[in-house]
Amino acid sequence: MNKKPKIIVILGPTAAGKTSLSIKLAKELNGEVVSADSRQVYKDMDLGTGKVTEEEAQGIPHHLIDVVEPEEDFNVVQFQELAYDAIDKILNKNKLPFLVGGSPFYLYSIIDGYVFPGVAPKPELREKLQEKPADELYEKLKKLDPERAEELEKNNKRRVIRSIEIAQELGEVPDLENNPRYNCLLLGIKHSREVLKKRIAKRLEKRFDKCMIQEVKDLHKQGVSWEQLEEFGLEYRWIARFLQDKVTKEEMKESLQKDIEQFAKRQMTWFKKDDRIHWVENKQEAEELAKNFLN
RNA sequence: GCCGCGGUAGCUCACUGGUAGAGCAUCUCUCUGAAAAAGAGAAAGUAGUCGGUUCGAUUCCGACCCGCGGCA
Repeated sequence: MNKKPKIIVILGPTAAGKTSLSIKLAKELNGEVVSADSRQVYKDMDLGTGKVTEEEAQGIPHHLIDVVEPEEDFNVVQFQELAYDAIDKILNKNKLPFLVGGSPFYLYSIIDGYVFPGVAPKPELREKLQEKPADELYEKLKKLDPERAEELEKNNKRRVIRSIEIAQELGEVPDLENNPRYNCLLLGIKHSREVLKKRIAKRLEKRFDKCMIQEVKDLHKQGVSWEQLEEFGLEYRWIARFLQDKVTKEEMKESLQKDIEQFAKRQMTWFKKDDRIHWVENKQEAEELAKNFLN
C-alpha cells in the first residue's frame, strides 16, 4: 500500500492539449496546477511558451509560472525545490495537485524523485573546460572517475564537463538515486504524428496572430541578448533570427514548425518507454482514472 | 534556333574509368544541477533517358529530354 500523498500528472508532447485537460480536471477535482515547463518559469515569455491566460485558467491557481526573470539562470534543481514546495502547500490545503507539463526532465525529477548530487554548477569552470578538446576532457574524467566515463560518450562535452565538475568536488560521480515523494497517477495525451503536426501549425498561426514577434522584440529591448534568445530555442530562437535579418519570415516559419515537430518527438522518446502512463483520449477517461486512483 | 552550365539520397551539393559520399531532413536511442539543452546510431540512390567506346561507365563520346543563364 502506497501511503505517499497522491498527485496527478498530466504529460504529453507540446501542443497535445495538456492545459485544457488539466483545467477541466482541476475544476472537477478541487485541484491546483503546478506547471512542469522549463520555459514557462520565465517572466515576459508568454505567447512563445503557451502560458495559460487568466481566462483559460478559470480561477484555477497555477504555480511555477513567472518565477524568474528571463536574464536569470534556472535549472531542474531549482524547479524541483519550488515544485515540492508548491505541491506540499496544495496538499496542506487539502486540495489535489496537478503536475502538468512537457519538460520530461523536470517532470521525472518529481515523479521519480531524482536525488541530485548537491554540487552546484560552476559557470567559470564550465567556460574554461568548454574551450578544451573533447578528447582531453574525456581523459580528465577517466582519471577522476573511470566508471562514469564509461557511461558517457566522449563527444558529449556538456555531460563530460558536468561529471568533471561533480567528481572534482566529491571525488567521483555518485550513483543515481531516486526518492519519490508522491504517489503519482500519470495521464498522457498523445496524437498521431499527422494530427500533432496540424495542431502545432494551427497553434503557431494563432501565436503569430497574437503578436508573438512583438513579444520577442520587447524581450530583446528589455535586455535579453540574442544569444539568450537563441538558447531559449524554438519560437524565441527563430523569431530572434528573423529580427536580426538572418532568415526571411517564410524560412522562420518553416524551420520553426520543423523544430517543434522534432521537439515533440524528443519528448515522446521519454514518454513512450514509461509504461506507467495511462494514455487518455478525452476528459471522461481521464476523470474516471483519476477518481479510481483517489479512492 | 544557337552557345554555355547543370541534371547523383527527400533537399543542397561532392567525388571517381573498377557499380557512390557529405551536410540538412527522416527514423531509432541516451539522458539525474544548461533539458525547448547536449550527444550517439540507423535507413535511404537502377547516378535524366537511350545508345556507343571499354574487360568494366555514374565517370569518356553521341543523340534526345528537362532546368537555368546568355546570344539572336
